[in-house]
Parts: sequence; C-alpha cells; structure tokens
Amino acid sequence: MATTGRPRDARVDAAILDATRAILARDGYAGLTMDAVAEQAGIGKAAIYRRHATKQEMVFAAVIHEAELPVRPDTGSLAGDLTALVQEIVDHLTGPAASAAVLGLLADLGPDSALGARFRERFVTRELADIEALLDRAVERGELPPPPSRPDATTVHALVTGPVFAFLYLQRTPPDGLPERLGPLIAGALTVTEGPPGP
Amino acid sequence: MATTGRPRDARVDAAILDATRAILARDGYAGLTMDAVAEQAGIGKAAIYRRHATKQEMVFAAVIHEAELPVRPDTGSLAGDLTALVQEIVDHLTGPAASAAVLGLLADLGPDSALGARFRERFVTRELADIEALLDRAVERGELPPPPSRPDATTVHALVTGPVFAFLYLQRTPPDGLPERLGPLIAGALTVTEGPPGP
Amino acid sequence: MATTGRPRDARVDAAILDATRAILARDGYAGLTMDAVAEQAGIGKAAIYRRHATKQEMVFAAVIHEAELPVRPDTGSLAGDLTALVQEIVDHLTGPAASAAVLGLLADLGPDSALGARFRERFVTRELADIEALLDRAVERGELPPPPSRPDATTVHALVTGPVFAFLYLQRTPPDGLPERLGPLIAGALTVTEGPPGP
Amino acid sequence: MATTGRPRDARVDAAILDATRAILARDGYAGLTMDAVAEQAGIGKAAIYRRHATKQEMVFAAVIHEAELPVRPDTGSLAGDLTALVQEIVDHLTGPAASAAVLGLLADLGPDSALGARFRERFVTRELADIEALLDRAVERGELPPPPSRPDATTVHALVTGPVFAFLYLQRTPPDGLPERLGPLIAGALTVTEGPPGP
DNA sequence: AACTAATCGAGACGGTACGTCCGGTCTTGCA
DNA sequence: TGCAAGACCGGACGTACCGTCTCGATTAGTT
Repeated sequence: MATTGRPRDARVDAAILDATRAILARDGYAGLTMDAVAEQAGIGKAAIYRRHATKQEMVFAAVIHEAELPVRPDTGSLAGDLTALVQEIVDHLTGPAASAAVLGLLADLGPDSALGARFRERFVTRELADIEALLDRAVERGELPPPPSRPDATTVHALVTGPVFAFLYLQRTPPDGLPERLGPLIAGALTVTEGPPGP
Repeated sequence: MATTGRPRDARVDAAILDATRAILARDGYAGLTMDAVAEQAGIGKAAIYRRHATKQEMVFAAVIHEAELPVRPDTGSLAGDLTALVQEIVDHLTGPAASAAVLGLLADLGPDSALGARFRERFVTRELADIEALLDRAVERGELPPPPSRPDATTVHALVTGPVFAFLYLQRTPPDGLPERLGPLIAGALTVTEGPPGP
Repeated sequence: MATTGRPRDARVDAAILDATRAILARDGYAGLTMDAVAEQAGIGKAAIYRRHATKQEMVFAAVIHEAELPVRPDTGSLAGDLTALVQEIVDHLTGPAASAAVLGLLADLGPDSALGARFRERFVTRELADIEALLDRAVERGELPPPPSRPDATTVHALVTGPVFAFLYLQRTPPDGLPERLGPLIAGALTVTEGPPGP
Repeated sequence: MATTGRPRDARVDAAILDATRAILARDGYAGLTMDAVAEQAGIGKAAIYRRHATKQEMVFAAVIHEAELPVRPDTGSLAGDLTALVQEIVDHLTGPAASAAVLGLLADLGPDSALGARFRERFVTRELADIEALLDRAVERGELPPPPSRPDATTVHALVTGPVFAFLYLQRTPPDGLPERLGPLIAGALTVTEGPPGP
C-alpha cells in the first residue's frame, strides 16, 4: 500500500526530542505540552503525532530510548562493579530531563500498557543481563557462592535501583557520593546472606 | 467572624474518600476525575473543594493520611525488625488504591510543593524516628557498632523502602515473601559496612 | 435527573452572540472561529458549546434568530405592500453581520439538516403567512382575482426574496433604491399573468 | 525560462474534475476534501495544485467552467425567451454536483476575490449580453418600449436568476414546471412597468 | 419563631490541553 | 518536467478536566 512518498525529515525527529528534553528540564513533566513542544521545535503537531502515538511515547523516546547504555568494564571486585552500576543509574536519573520525567512517566504508564512493558524492558530486563554477568564475575573471583546459592539477579536489581529511587525521589537527597556509599553496602548484603561473618 | 452555620456532614467526608479509593482501584490515578468522585460519592464538587484544596490533597488524604501507622514491636533481632518494617511498607503499598496512587502522587507533587513536604513527612520523616529506635535497639544488642560508626537512619530508610518500590513499581513483581527475603538481606548490608569478608 | 444547579448566565448568552456578530462583520463567515468568539466574548469555549451544538447553530442564533420581525402595516396598495416587504428583507440582509453570514450559513446547512429546516422556517414559512395576508388585502382591493386564480404565496415569496439575493450576492449591486424599483415590478408580474393589459 | 519537459497528462485533468464532481454529489461541498479528491482520482495532491490554485478554483472549474453554455434561439415571444432562459439556469443548477457546490462557492468567494469576479463573469456578465439581445428582440416585436424606457438588463437578470435561487436553495422546492411558470410571470413584470391597470 | 450563617447537590464558568483534521506547500524517487 | 506518495506547517475543531462560582434548598445554632 505505502510505496515511497516523501521521507521523514530526520531534523524534525531531533527537534521534537530536543524540545521535549528542554521543556522537561524547564517546566517539568506536568508542564510539558504538546503545543509547547511543537512551537519550541518549530514544527506542527501533526509531525509529532506522526512519530509518537501519545505524549508518553514521546517522552519515553526523548528521555529513555535515546540514552545510550555504556559498556560496563570489570572493576576487579564485586563492590567496585556495583559502585559503577549505581553510578551509571544515578547519572541516568539526575539529568535535568530524566529527573523531571521518570516519575511522571512511570505513573502514566501503569502496569498493563504496552509502553510500560517497553519501559521495563529498558530499565529492568536489559540491566538484568549485565547484572547476571557482574554476578558471574564475582563467583569466579570467589566473592559469591556459585548458583543456586548465588543471589538472584532480580533481587540485585531491586537492591541497586531501589535505593537510588528512594534517595532521589522520596527523600530528595542530593546524589553526591551516593555510588561510593551504596556500592559496598549492597556488596555486603550479597556476601553475607546467612548472618554476620563471625570468627 | 465565623459564627456557626450548618456543620459539615461527616458522611460527606467519608463518601469522598471512599469514592476516591474506589475510582483509584478501578480506573487508576490517570482515570481519577474530580467530577467522577463527586458523582460516585453522590455529592457536589464544592463539597470536595471545601475539604481538599487540590486533587492531590484529596488523594493524599484518601490513600496516605487515612492509613494508621501500627506500633512496631521489638522482634528481638535486627533482621526481624527490618523484616517487620518491610512487611508494613509492603502492606501499605499493595492496597488497590495505594498502588494506583502512589506513583502519580509522587510525580504530581514534585520536589518543592507544600504537599510534597507533607508526603515526605509521612513517608520519610516519620519512618526515620522508628528506624532510629530500631537501630538503637540493634546497638544495644551488639548487632551494630555505636555511633558514629552506626549506619545512618536515612541510608537505612533508602535501603528499606527503595527495593520495595523497585519490586512493586519497576519490576511489577508480586510481593509474596518479599519481607522475609529483604529483611535479612538489609541486615547483612548493615552489619558488614567495612567490606566483604577477607579470604 | 436535572434538578436545579447554577442557572445559565444571560450575560454570557449575550456576549457570545455579540462577539459572533462583531467577528462576522470584521472577518466574515470564513474567518469566524470558535476560539475567537470565546476570546472576544471573554468566556470559555465550553460555555459556547453548552448553548450551541455547532458553529452553524451559533451563527444562526446570532444573525437570524435574534432579529425581530417588524409588523407590516397596510400601505394601501399591492405595490406599496410589496415595496415594504422588499425593504424589510433588504434591511435584514444588508446588516454587517447578516450579509457576511447568510451565504455561508445557507451553504453549510444543506438540504437535510434540522437546522436547515429551522432556517427555512424563519426565512420562508414565517414570511409566507405575512405574504398570504398581503395577498388577501390585494384581493379585497380588487387588485388581484380571488383564489384559486390568486397567485401562490410561495411564488410571491420567491419573486420577492430571489431578486434581492441576486442583486446582493450574485451581482453585488449596492442596494440603494432597490425596494422602490422591485416592489412595483413584482406587483406588475402578479396583476397581469395572462398577458399585457390591452385596451 | 520554461523549456519543455514532460507534458501534462490530460487524463489527470479529467480525473480531478470527475472526482470533484463525484465527491460533491456524494458528500456535499462541506465534505469535499483535497485529499479525498486526490485519492478518489488516484493522483497526488501536487497534481491538483499544479492546475488549480485553490480548492475554490478547482470546484469552479469542475462545476461552472466545464458546463458549456448553449445557444439561445429566438422563440418568437418575450415570455418564450424568458422561459427558455429560466429553463437553462434551472438545468445548470439542478445537477447533483452543481446544486451541492454553488452556495458554498458563492459563500467562499466573497465580494472581493479574483475568482469571485470570474464567477460573476460567468454567471452575470455573460448572461447580461444574452439578456440584452433578448430584450432587443422584444423591442423589435413591440412587446417592450425602446430604450431608455426599456427595462434594464441587470434588473432582468436579477428577476430571472433570483427566483430560481429562491426556489432551489431557500425553499428547496422541486423544480418541476418552474420555467413554464416563471417565464410568463417575469414577462408580465416587464411589460407593465408603469403600475397596475387602472379601473 | 425568626434570623443568621455555613452547608448541601447541581451544574455553569474561564482557562487550558488534548488528539484529529484540513489546506496549501515541499520533497522524495521514478518515468 | 510531470507524476504518486506522503511529510511538512499552521491553525481550527470539539471534548475533557481543573478549580471556582452561583443557584435554591437545607440545617443547625442564635436571638
């Protein structure tokens, strides 16, 4: 049915996402308006809706999808690897656009939407693979027992991302030095699941 | 200035909060409308705004403020106390109305609003006192070193509430057995703050 | 179902219709925007749609329905009565709002709509009664034969309004002196249907 | 500047005008969309705008310009000539496309546009020449006095087209037998311009 | 018993954002 | 250069929601 036609203008794609991020940083998620995005981007609203079915999709694309996940090198220890992981999550969530958007997005998505699934795929599933590798390295180093005693990747994910969320969005604590404090703490939680190491 | 006039009808107070919870459970936070609450409660919108200045205040009152915080008994161990604390938070957040409202509320409140401060007072400050007592008990038992080496209450709060948020709202994992798994894990994190056990 | 509630504000009704007429006079029917009406009237769009289901209904109410039909006195002759009738139609159609709206309204209405029927009721049916009386007076004076030879009221209506439309909207001729010229002409058409009056 | 290049496809011209007429007949003037015309014609929108500067121009071309004006023979009497003229106008305006378009076009054109002038040229100026001839023939026959007493062509034009418009678009009367009734009536109006027959 | 004053359900109010649609222009690749 | 396809900007559409205001009708407490 669709043959060729005029192709989408890549500059328009970029302008939409840039404007979305700028407005998020300036006015927050609640102050983000489709008309404002269109005006700031210098485009028509139809150009937005041609690309993003809903406001949530657009914000997701601007804030979550665009962010490139960096490689996670082996730091030589479980605590170091976890510190690096926390650092990365903190970096993600403290950007001006992301910090304004994440909660609103999470709230709007709900448990059942298709976009909610994609959101979780990005924020959960994809991290889980990295965490799995991180844990395997710790087992090789002897820091953790081999499976099935080895801690669950899902649990580690919750232990890593959860406190970051709590610090940033519940307590609204500034994130300075957070990774360095959280990383070893979580490593401690994982290495001694059967009680404190007595002599 | 204010003499007497007709007193407020307590049944209206209850009807508003009940309707709010019912609609939250049925339609979620995004589907919650002031007109819908009024209709479902069989009252006028003015009666709502006479009691709650904004939609967020109303939801806060219906979901957060109403819930009575239980007493937290001494379970005899740090891990037990933490398990009980996690259990209570999980209970709070898994009710049909609360689970629908918390994220939306958190997003709408933002870092600066007065209601945001009250929300945090409920969810953070008030918990901090209990956590402080919980930690003191652990010091007395010899499970933790005395201050200043004793872990920070804010950190413990983040370690406790954070993973619960992560499981419920990021991973959308069912909360079965969560407290029993999380409690000891966090206790482990606190008892070995000086790094993993040596070789 | 509907009990009392706050009654509609009559000043809002008037503001809407006034704004409609002002914008019609300034920007024409094509330039008439619901947003512009709302802004000019200093009200919200919802207040308009609460009263008028469509733009056409609103224009109809502003331009057609409001106009009060004057009484039509007996001028003593068929030609005089017809001249007065033409004069009145010309007056109706040369107002700044009406002249801008009538054609657009007529076009938008179409043959089948309910509003089209109301439009015709105003512009046709209601005139027909007056024309009937006018013709009866002419029969009494002996200017016209009694029924069934007496001309049809529908035909007279078309002979009266048609040329006015043609002058105003097809030829765009200024309406100066139109009634004085058209009235006797139509009277002539009616009095000699069987050919010119020969001696 | 303009060289040659690929010549325009005459089948495209026809497809556009056919589609325009079909959609006008099916959906009316208000339902006529440029995209719909392009799709129905199986062509691109650019091909339309290469031929017609605006939607109005296109409709004008499809409905007004295409119609070829027939020759108007001498019927031997003023009433006969006028009947034939009315018949022709009725024929023009009762086609499914024309009847849907004329009012909308007239409304969109307004008094000042260039296309409005062309519309009037077709519907007024061009008829005026024929009416002039028609009147001259009547003068030769002795049915009318010679100029300057002879009726004005513009007036005759309004007397002829006006009632047809009124019957078709105001009253929405079926046009059966209209020319036969209107022709003699207008002839009567013209022959007795000095008032009703005395006693 | 009359008065006062705040409440009640109902719903209109101004403002603002939504997502859709259309007119007229521009840009692809193909012919 | 023409052509089909379709993206582009601008702007109006009619709907929905928030928080406020205004009715007439209660419902106490105060005179």
